[in-house]
Amino acid sequence: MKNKIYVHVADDHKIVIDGIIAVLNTDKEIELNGYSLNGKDLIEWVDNSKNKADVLVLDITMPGLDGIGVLKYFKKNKIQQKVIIVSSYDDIKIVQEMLKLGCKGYITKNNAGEYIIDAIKTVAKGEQYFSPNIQKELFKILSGQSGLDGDLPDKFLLESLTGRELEVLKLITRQHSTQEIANMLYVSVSTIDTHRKKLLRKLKVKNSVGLAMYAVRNKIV
Amino acid sequence: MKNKIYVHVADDHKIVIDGIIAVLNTDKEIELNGYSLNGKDLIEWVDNSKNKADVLVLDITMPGLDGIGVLKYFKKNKIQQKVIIVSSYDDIKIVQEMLKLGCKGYITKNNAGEYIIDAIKTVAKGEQYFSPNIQKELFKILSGQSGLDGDLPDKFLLESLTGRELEVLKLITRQHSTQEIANMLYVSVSTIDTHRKKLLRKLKVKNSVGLAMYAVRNKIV
DNA sequence: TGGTTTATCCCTATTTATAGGGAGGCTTAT
DNA sequence: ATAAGCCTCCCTATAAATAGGGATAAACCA
Repeated sequence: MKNKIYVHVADDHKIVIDGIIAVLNTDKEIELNGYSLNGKDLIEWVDNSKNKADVLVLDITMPGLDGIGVLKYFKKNKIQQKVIIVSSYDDIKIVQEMLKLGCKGYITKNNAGEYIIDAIKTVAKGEQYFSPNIQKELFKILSGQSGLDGDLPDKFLLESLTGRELEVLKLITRQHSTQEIANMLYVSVSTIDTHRKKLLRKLKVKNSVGLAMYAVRNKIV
Repeated sequence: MKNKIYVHVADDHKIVIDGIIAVLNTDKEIELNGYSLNGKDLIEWVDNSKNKADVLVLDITMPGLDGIGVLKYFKKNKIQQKVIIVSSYDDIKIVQEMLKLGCKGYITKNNAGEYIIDAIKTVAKGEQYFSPNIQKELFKILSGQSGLDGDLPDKFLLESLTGRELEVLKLITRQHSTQEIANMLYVSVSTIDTHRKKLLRKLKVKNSVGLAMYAVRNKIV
């Protein structure tokens, strides 16, 4: 008799959790070990030593602390948890970001029901899992390159923005002017102006609207 | 023996539909009569005379034709269908808008599982149904405790944009300057300036970045 | 160690965007 | 017919963004 695989689910919509529970109940090997409705509750649950899950299934978008925040928390506190992201985003760049943050599997919501059991079992064995539509995208990028075990090649990552540039970009998307940003960061207007210029060049966009569009498409905001 | 209540569900996330199905299967009186993944499919299903549902359960946010569009279509074509909205919005003003569009019930996603069966049975009898948290808000209004003075969320501001404004907004998000847009539309810069000013006021944003963010969030682009 | 990146700041200059106002012609609905 | 909404255009101003250039100190990496 195989051991059970204990699973904990986090999503802010109870009905989604209901759906996942319904699917997981069809498999005897998998045992649901509770659920959380937001990232904060999930972390509290994980931090409680008497709770234990082999695999965490979690949504990216949740009020308060979201999936990204949870993964960052795990990374920062060196908590080893196998995490599968279930998200409505099918953007490969987001998958990349999640992988960098240490998630072990990624499936899209539109076909979560079909693949979630496979995903859980695969990840529980220590391997990575991606739903077929995501795999297809990954293979496109990785064509000819090494398998799925390592990190993604640097050349395919977004052109890297410096920490300060990212900070300024975020403030721009929040509709702050250069003057305001300078005040917020306690530097001169010239400095923010320079950051803005470098952002425009690096991201190859025409104006601040282009910066905002880039940020939103790449889920920087 | 009571007659069965036939139900059709529409939501762009299959996992949500799975959840609803799981809940509905626990009741013998209710029979699921198919589901749709978007508004367009739903309308096609409804228009097909051999299909029949007593109650439609649908999400507000769906790609392409959303729940609002479906209700408008029903109203315009004088199609009598009992519709229950399942939404993540718990804003009373949205409920109000949906009621005006002719929906018969409204429940929030976070507790849809608990109340959906009640909702379906109530609506099938020709009555209205609201989940308790919504009822509470409705009561507040009826008793004059809460004004409807706040602002409607983004989605509903959209209704108030004119065709020309929407056109200009799209061009702004494509990083065009006022001068360029004027050339494209064969009008003077002053005109586009006016449109831009009205957009800033109507959407209550600070600058063009705000316009772009609004457009992206509301899937105008 | 030397080379690179990052973050900071300044200069000059032009173009664009924002903010307020008014106003005429046109269609649509009451 | 009157009102309301929409699209168009203009005026005056100021604020902000864009586009070059260069420069320095600190941190980081090989």
